Amino acid sequence: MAFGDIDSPYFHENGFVRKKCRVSELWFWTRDPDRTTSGDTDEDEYTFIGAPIVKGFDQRGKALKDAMRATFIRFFEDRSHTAIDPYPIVARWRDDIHLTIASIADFQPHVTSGEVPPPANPLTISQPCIRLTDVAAVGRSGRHLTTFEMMAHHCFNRPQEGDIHYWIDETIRFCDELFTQDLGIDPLEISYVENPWSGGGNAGPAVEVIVGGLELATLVFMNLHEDEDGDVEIKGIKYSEMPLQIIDTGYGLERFCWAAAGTPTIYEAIYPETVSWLRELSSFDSRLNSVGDVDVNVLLSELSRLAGILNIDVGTDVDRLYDRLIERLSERKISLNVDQLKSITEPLSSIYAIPDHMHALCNMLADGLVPSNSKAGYLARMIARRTCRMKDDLGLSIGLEDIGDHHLEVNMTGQISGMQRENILTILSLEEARYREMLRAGEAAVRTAFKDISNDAEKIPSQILFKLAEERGLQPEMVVSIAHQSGWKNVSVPVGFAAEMAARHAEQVRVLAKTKSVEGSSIHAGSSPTERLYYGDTSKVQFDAKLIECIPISDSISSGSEAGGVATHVIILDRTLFYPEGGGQLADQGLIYANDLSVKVLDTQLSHDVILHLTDGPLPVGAIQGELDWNRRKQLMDHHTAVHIVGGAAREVLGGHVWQAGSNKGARYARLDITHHSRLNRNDLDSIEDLANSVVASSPKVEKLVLPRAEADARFGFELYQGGPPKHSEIRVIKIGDFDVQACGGTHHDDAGMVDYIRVIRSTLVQDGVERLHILAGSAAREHAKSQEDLLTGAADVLGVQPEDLPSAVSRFFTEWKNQKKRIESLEAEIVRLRTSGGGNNTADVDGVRIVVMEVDGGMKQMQAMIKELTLDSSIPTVAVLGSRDGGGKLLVAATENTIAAERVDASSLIREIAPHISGGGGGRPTYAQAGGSNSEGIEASLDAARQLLGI
RNA sequence: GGGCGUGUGGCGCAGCUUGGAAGCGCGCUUCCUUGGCAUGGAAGAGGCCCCGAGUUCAAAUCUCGGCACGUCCA
Repeated sequence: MAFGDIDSPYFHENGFVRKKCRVSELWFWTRDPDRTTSGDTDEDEYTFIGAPIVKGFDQRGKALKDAMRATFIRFFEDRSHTAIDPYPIVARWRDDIHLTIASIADFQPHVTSGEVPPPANPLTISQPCIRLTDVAAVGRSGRHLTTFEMMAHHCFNRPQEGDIHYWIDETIRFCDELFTQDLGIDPLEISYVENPWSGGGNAGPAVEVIVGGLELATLVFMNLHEDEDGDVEIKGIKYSEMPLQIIDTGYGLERFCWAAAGTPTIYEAIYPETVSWLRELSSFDSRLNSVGDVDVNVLLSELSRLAGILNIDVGTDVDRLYDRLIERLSERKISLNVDQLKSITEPLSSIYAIPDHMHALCNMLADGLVPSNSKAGYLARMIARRTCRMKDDLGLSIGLEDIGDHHLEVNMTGQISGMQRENILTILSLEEARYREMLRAGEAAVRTAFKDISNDAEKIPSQILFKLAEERGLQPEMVVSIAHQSGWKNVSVPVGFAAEMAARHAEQVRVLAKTKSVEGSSIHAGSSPTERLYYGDTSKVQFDAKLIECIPISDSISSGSEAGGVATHVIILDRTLFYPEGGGQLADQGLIYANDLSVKVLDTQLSHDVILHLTDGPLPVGAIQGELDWNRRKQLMDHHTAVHIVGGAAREVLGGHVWQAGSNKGARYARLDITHHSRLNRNDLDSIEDLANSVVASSPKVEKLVLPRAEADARFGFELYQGGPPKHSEIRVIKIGDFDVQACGGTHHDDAGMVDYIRVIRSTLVQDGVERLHILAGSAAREHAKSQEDLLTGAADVLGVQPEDLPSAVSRFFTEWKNQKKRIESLEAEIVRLRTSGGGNNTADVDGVRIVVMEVDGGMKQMQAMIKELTLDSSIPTVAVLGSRDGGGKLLVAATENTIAAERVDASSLIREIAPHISGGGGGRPTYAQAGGSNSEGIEASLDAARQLLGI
């Protein structure tokens, strides 16, 4: 039997035949001897539209999903599977994906690698998932969703240990029984398509279960992993059997609902209330009637049947697709032209996609995701903006918040708390406001970008479209619609632009991948793991240990940000009290003694369970004594414990959407990044700070537990993983009274009261949706208070006021300074007026042109104000030459524009003639030129030269 | 984490390519027109051109660093 072939006794017992699909050439098992296609090809249309193939479900929408889910879970519970609760939709236990994309993702990487036992075995689950890869097809294809529930049963077998629950035959048996007995599916309609799966270093046989043209389930049997010495070869890569073999199934809840409802599209089956609500709000049905004599439901069904088997993808040639649809429709006696068809499908696809997008968005927000311009938050923002845009296209006057409100009411009843609801609606209205602002700013950007384009132009240069899309987030269609409203009536997107944009983007990704730097290699000691003493008695300062190895440092080791100097040696001990940099906590420093020798520990780092002490000198192998820099360690613990307390306080003050997005605990200060949708003001910070300090004052015990991962999850939930996903099967949990629980590997006080005092200095926005709290605790907080005091008294002394009067004094001084500056400018202009009005030796008249040559005081700014007075009045044609001794000498020449004065002289060449006298150079326009030099004594000579050249 | 972009009177923006007089629209003040208002007309006030270095005779403009904001990608 070749790899991927499936032969189950069950098939033979039940009269299946194995056939080869004439279209896809894949092997499949069926009870129908006449079948020639596998069921999942371009030629297999959906057979269940209008004729439900899953029997016994009269509900629609949420009720249908609930009933279907319950049926599935009960089926497997009855067959000795344990039902487990779904995981969050934001995959916080993983750092390789943002969102949960499949039920198996719940168990990666630690369960699937074999490190951690599964929560139950075998188990069944219905896991909400979000996949944004096909987001463009949602609403158009009739079947694509961004958010769906993957119902599944999973089984983890260890054949080498004789621990096997079941494998392929049993899995197929379950599936077929579920389909034919509990769901009432016609046995002749089911086909099992052999389609082996490989990827990510694993492979195994798999079957797709197709019913009525729709893929309802995928059953994957993962039993191989990549192995150079393996005995199985697939596509040129060698594999061998894994110790842990996993059954990974996926049953699409929404697809079952669709097959049970037989509605034109999947959206009517699962979001019927929202679809009809939006149809009404957008007057869709009256729009339909204007198209002509078309039966709505027949048209929708036909569209769905056709769209379902056409691949609508990003970059698909939409026009060709429409032509093909029209052709197929006319075969079925529905005749429409492209515009008529578009006028139906465009709004309809929005009506379908909105509830799907809103479901994804509400799920993300309910799970505490805050929209942002990067990371997972960006995905939420993208969905929110798509929804806003579709809402606008439909011409709906309601807000995103209203759609969200409706959605929570109809599709998520009883799933969220009142506070969550409030938070979600707040975020939705904030996101819509932000979207409006982007559009408003976009309008100005479009007008500016188009200013050199004539109003009757038809093509928009690609460069402009790229620029607007990349800098302003304006999609080409949006640019066109803004341009149409702003006076460029005929412009359109150039043909093939989408492809050009995709190519450009692919190129950027390629360049990016190329320039990614290679990780620097760390010292790889062959030593055994260092025993860690720092998790024991936290008041300990000294310890005895054995020095195992001392290595001189030749190449660079990246040192921590607070490392106390340049290290020359790495010392490895059998046990240590020195905490290595990790989990945002910086490294311990101190001394190591051996007899009368001692070296400074400048930094401590962890490398594969071995702790490296970076020192400023060597020590011999043998017994040593270590001593921590206790002030530093105490401060690090103050900060670390404080960060946990502030995190808990922020969650309590701001809401459950607050998650730690990163942290840093040094000796001088600590930072805590938290997710939040709005900027924090001083009042917010004060509330957090006050709560944190009241926790410190109550002096709760800090419990340090070490638990198996599954137990930790079960006891404390995913809120444990504020600091990111831990990488071990055993988890260290820090519990501060009943106030805060977190998985954490850092050093903490035994009593939170030891922190003494916490100060939240300020917050900065580190990325949209993430606020960075700057925190000081213990003596660092007191030092800070002192230095702030010094700053204030220092500044107050300068102005001669009390510190509390500083703000008003400063603003008074600033206002006065501005007023004085203005007054000086006008006085200087007045002086120039006075000196030039009465004739005198500064001015002369040469053939109707006033010539002014004079030395003045002040810098170039002031001189410009003066020369303005002289040359801006076109009723007195004037040529003016001003010189100042300021800053090495400055010269300014101007002639009144558009008068005979301007014709008489070229300011630029004149200034070049006279500038050498001050050892300088300059230039400018024919009517206005400036120069500067380095010899202010030459001003007199420069001005004399000017007089000579001007003939006075 | 990375790319690109932006920061200019109260608000919205141009100017930056190619360094050489700080601009526009709305708003504001005063005056004129009117019985009053809307409107129309005239005059005027209001700028640390985000901050800090550098290049230059000269920086809103060029370079580097910081801060703030936007957008896209992972």
